[in-house]
Amino acid sequence: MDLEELMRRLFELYPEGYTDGSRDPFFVLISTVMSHRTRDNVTYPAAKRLFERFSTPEEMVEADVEEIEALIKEVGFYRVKAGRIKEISGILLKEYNGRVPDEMDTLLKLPGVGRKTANCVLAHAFLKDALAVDTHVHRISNRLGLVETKVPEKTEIELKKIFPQKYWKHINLLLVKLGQNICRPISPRCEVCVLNDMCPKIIL
DNA sequence: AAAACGGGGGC
DNA sequence: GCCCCAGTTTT
Repeated sequence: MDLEELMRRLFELYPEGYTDGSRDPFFVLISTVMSHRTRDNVTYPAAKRLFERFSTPEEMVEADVEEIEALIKEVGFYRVKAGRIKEISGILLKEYNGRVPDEMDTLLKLPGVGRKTANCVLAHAFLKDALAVDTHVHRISNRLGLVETKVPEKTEIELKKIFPQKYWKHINLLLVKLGQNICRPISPRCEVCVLNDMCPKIIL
């Protein structure tokens, strides 16, 4: 598999690069937590609406949790997430001087932040060489025959072995976009996929 | 390893 | 109406 060619085609397809929105670490963190098990076209408008009203940990801890719930009501698990947003904001203020940590081990201590979310923050907010594996990255990597495991953390390790490090931070968003539009979980649109000639699972 | 959390969008 | 979704936490 020519991974340089694979990345070249994805960058050509999605030239805006690795992030659509703000690189403010707090926005990246909160919007990523909001995105859990929720489609991007639902999550993103809700995150923008939330941040028009409250945009800092200080404002978030002062906010009425019911108002946060109302602002993000379309996303799944909105009650749990609203609580976590307040909880995370409080911890950031109390433990980290109001800043979002830029280390994996520290990010993982925040409630609702697992390896995927932490990697997204590291890659998209701090431009570090992190590789976030979500269901899209996992599914597409398997279809392309790049990995075989069903364990996301192993997928992360295997992808880091085969992709040049300079690409790691871009892989998540590029494959998420491909996964939403083309390489969908069900009925993938292989006939319009720029990778179809290098994919063992092509369906025409 | 598997279940629970959950409202909204696509079909 | 039914099925699935940018995961994480708990059992």
